[in-house]
Amino acid sequence: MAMIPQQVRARARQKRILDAALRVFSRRGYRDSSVDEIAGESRTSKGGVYFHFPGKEAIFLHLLDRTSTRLLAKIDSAMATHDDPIAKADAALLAVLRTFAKHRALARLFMVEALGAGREFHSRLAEIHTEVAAIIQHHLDDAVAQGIIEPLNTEIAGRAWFGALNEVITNWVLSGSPEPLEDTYAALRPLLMRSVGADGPTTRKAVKR
Amino acid sequence: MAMIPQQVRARARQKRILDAALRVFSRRGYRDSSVDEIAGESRTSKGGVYFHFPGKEAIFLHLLDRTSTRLLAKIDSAMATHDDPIAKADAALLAVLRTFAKHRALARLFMVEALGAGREFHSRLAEIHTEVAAIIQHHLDDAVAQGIIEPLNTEIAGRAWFGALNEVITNWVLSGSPEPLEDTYAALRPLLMRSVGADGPTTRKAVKR
DNA sequence: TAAAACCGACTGACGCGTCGGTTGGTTATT
DNA sequence: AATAACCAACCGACGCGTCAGTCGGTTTTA
Repeated sequence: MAMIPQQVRARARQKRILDAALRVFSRRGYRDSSVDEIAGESRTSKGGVYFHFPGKEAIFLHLLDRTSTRLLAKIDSAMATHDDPIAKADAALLAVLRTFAKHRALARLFMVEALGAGREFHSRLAEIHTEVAAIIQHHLDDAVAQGIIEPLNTEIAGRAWFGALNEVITNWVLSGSPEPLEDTYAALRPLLMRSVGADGPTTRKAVKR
Repeated sequence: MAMIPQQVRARARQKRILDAALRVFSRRGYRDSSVDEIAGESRTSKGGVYFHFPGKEAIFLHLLDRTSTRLLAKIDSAMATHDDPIAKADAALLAVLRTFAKHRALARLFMVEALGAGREFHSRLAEIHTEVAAIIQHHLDDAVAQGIIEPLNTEIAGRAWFGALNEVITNWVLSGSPEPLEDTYAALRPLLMRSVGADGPTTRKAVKR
């Protein structure tokens, strides 16, 4: 079923608004962003924005979901190219670092602004954190099942991995170091691997850029 | 030199305001807290609050510093009772978990609201994060120097440790699980230890090599 | 020409910080 | 000792800027 042109146009306008909102949110923070500014930045009007979205909050939530969906997809596809659980973890780690390194505004939205947007978003954010941690946990469980690593509390391990990554990225968002973000990979990888008792070789194969 | 009664009273009032502010901030979030509500909660008036503090922002910053100072002191004293770096780390980890477990409002302020309060606080918060991470790093460096663990990138390791802890605590703040928070200790300890190559037994006994 | 898309002036609520005024204890004066 | 002068501490009404959201009207598209 083909989309009628109107819808195409409307969809494009929606995207313009979302993209503009991302820029505004990530430079002003959620609370200090005004709908007027988003309207201006997307070369529309306040009324136009309110035609497409019920309000500021919905725009932010939409953006948050779009971002997390895309990130999860990217992680998925990065892992799909490997079989070995360790290689999968490796690929996912690198994919996350690279994605955020390339989209700092996204990183800021995801790691910083989402917390600052207010109580209403905390549960959604907690869900997302849990979701990502659960993915890690799931793969750790696989690795345990395959006998690659010893049994351990994979729930906490998943959370801890996520937290470690989160902190490194957040610090980069706030302070800009290290630049590039990917430089943390070399230190992070052995740390994470060892933490679950997977003593892979310290030097994995060369990282391509 | 004795303080004159008025000053004693004033000091007490200041503390009342700070304590009230902590409660209000931690249940409403920084942005949604009004100075009026803080005044009400501290059984003073808006004018009274503004007599003691230049503004809402200053109150929050004051609270943040008070909290971080106290936490660092607690960590310090917990570590001071041990010599062995591993035991020190152990004590510090437990001290942090216990402190936050006992003061959820404080944890919320520190981990959630501070990030969410706005751009103005990010640099201060980044400083605090870096400070804590640096302490961990410092002790890891010691452990390396003493030959207890192999050399590694201790800066990233410190950050990662902090991040792991941060995530687990933040999740507890937002979702309330696990209850009690200290339950994470058993899983977190071996994870962190292994991550830096300290092959501590799950149940502690002195291991020198 | 009907409906969808879009516009921007307007409104109402909200909250920070201000400011004129009050109070109760302390110090100076007689 | 009485009283006047003083002042830190405290109070709360209000001014004023700021926005999220609304609404009546206009343009574009089918």
